[in-house]
Order: sequence, then C-alpha cells, then structure tokens
Amino acid sequence: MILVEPVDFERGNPSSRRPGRPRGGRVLADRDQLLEAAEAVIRRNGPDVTMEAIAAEATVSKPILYRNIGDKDALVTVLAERFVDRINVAGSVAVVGAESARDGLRRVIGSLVAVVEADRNVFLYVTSVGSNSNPFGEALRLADRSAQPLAEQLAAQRRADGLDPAVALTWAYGIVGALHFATMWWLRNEPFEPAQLADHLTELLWSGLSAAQPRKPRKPR
Amino acid sequence: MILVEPVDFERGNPSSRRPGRPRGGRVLADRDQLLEAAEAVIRRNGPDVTMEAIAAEATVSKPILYRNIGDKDALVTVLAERFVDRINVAGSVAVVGAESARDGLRRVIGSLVAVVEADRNVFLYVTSVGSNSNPFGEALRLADRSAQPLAEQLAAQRRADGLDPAVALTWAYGIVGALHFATMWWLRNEPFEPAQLADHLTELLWSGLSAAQPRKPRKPR
DNA sequence: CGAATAAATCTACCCCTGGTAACATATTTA
DNA sequence: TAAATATGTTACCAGGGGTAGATTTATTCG
Repeated sequence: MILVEPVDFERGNPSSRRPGRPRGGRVLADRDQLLEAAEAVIRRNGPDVTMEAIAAEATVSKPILYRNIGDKDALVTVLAERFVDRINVAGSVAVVGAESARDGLRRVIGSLVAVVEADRNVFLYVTSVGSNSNPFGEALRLADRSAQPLAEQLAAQRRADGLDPAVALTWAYGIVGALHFATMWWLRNEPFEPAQLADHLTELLWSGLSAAQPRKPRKPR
Repeated sequence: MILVEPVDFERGNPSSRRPGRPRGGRVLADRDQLLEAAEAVIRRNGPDVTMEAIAAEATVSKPILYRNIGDKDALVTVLAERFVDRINVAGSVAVVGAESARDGLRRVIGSLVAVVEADRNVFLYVTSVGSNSNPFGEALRLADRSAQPLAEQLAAQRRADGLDPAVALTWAYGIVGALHFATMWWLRNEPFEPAQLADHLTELLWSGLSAAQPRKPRKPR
C-alpha cells in the first residue's frame, strides 16, 4: 500500500526538484524553450520581469537560464532580434500589391504599428529595459537591426535616381527613430485609432514639413 | 602648544565629518549645488554614475541627496528639464536671422547637435539611464518636454495654412524621435562632421522621401 | 563490471545600487 | 533651560543580476 504519493521530481517548480542531472538523458529546457518562457511571462506580467521570474516560468533555476542564454544583455538582444524579424516579415507581407511607393510606405508603417500593438509588452521589454554596460540604451541597438538594411535600400534607391547616397544612414536612423518615438507615445496614450497614426507618419516621412510653405518653424527640441 | 591640528570638519568628504547639524546655521549643499555636482560627476565619469557617487561629489551623504532631490527618477527628470531648456535657448538663438523656413530648421537642428555633442554624457544620462517604475523609458519623457511645445507650433502653423492640425502631435513625436535616434547613432560612431548630420536631417524632415519619385521602397523596420 | 569523468542541475551565496531608519548634533523657540 | 526643529551621518535593508560549489545522474574507459 502506498502511503506517500511519489512526487514527480524533474517537473514542476525547481525547488521541488532535487539537484543533479535529470533522469533519462533529457534536458529540462533548451534555449528555445527558455526564450518562449521569457516572452510568455513578459506578455503576462509586463516588461519589468526579473531574470528569476523568467527562470521560474520555465520551471528552471537561474544558472540554467544564464548558461543557455548568457546575461541579461544577451537575452534582450536575442528577443529584440526576434521582434525585429517579426516586424520585417509583417512588412514584407503587407507591401505586396501596393499601388504606389507612398502606398507601400503606408502599408509597412501600418503593419509595424499592428505588430507592436499586438505585443506591446515584449516591445517595451526589448526597448526600454535598463541594461548596464551599454550607455546608448537598448532602443538604439534595436534600431541598428532595422536601420542597417533600410539604409542599404535607401542608398541603392538614391544611386539609381542619380542622387547622393551619403544621406542613407542618417535617414535610416531618422526614420526608425520617428517611427519608434511616435509609436511609443501612441502606445502610452492611445489617443486615436492605429490607422490614423500610420497615416500621419506616412505623410510626415513621405512629404516632410515643406508641404505648405510655413513661414518660420521655430523648433525647440 | 597645539599637538593635533584641529581638523576642519564641516568640509571635505562626509566620512571625515561628524554627524549632526553643521555649525553656523549654514547648509552643506542646497538643491542647486547638488544638481551641479550631479552634472559635474556625470560629465567627468560618464553616464553610469551612482547616487552615491553624486552625493560624494557634493561631499555629502546619500540621505541629503534624497531629501533635497527625491529619488533617482526625480533627479533624471530635473536634469532632463535643464537639458531641454538649454537646447531650447540654443535653438532660439540660432534661429534669428534665418533666411527661410528651411534655413531656420537647419539652424535649429545644427544647434541641437552642437549642444548634445558638447555635453554628451549628461545627454546620455538623461536619456538612457534605466529608471524603474517607468516602462516607457526616460527618452520618451525627455521627448515629452520637447514634443509638446513643438506640437502646438505645428498645429498653429497648420491651422494658419488651412490644413488639418490633427497631425501635430504625431509629427512632433516623430520629429523628436528622428532627431534623437539619428543624433544618438551619430554620437556613438561620429562617422562624419556634425554639419553633415544636420544637413541630412534637415533634408529628410523638410522634404521627406518623395523628393525623387522612388519606385517601391520596401521598408523593413 | 566498476571507477573515473562528464553533464546537468539546484542551493546558497556575493555584490552592487537604490532607498531608508535610527541616531547625533546644532539652532531656534517657548 | 527644556522642548521642538533643522540638518547630518552611519549603518542597515531589499531586490536583482550573476556565480561558486555541491549534488545527482549519465557516459566512457580500463
């Protein structure tokens, strides 16, 4: 007769599991599972989750997380890469069938806003989590992964049009920054529909401020 | 005969000073001196300076700092306000005598870049210091103080031109974001002269991407 | 097969930083 | 003079990132 139910070690929270290599030659959580757990708990609990919480979500202890992923910086970096990838594929899908260059831009921006809105907590995590050892902030590192390919396209286009391609990098970071800040602000307040945000941004980036010759835009920053 | 030189308490690092209210009814460091000390040590030691280091720079202990300034969030906020103010007056000065609206924009951007470059560490501190309890990051809060007045000017201008002023807020954050990211990237790499950065940004913000009818700018973000 | 080695894991700790409680000294006021 | 108030410092706490070392199981080698 069984008096004490045999507890299932190896599963459940790690404090109920004895230390040591798990039975059966299997591993408790590989790199991918850890990343999934990180995103899951960030989605559920907001962007200020601790490393410990992420490990707990994967029912694993901290050293496992650190061994498989690296430090917090590395985690943020890889999550940012994943996020940028998602934005990129969404943009590629959205742009098919565009009726004009301006329409293409509008569609890409719209899809960007949609992705960010749908997964705002992960977005906030990869952009605004404080990372030491990087005085330029996570947002800029996220921007790198978007701005570089964009700059190449811009440069190629300018060359094809017989224009100076030197502006490409500056423009790329400027465009990414405009999208980033405006989306960030919009996320915080949600003052109107996402379509409107995309419309406004498209107009700004496509036509600039010169549209209706203003007199003297004193522009305090 | 004096055998032991009477040490000057009340001055020097706080560990050589006895606790208690100082003699003579004077105060060791008022709010302004603390802010000056903060900026000084940030300039000297870079943006990742601790509260303790700031207090030490003012030859004062931590609770004094906290009593006079508030928590770290408050410190970042007030330093950001000061910085934005400096940018604004620099812009106001730079814009006088502009030959056109575009030239005015160019001058304002140039002065912004100059101020940031001249005090980069303080800029990095107020923009990228990790602040808990604010999932949207310091940069956005810095942006608020710039974008709001800019939005009002944009809206007024648009109204005067008979255009829809609804774009104003989005544009304001977009412009600030473009300047912010591009400047940040430029600061990190310094790939060319600051004048060139200002030129490129002016061209982007003034004329947009439509200048030379590109075909189809697929734009992954 | 048995022993040594490798692999995988957890517990318990360290360190650093933001923040505060308790206490000490001087000035002002009743 | 005694109480209240203003101004300081020391010593500590809490939380989070990161790691050393012990512990258990698997694998390999003589």
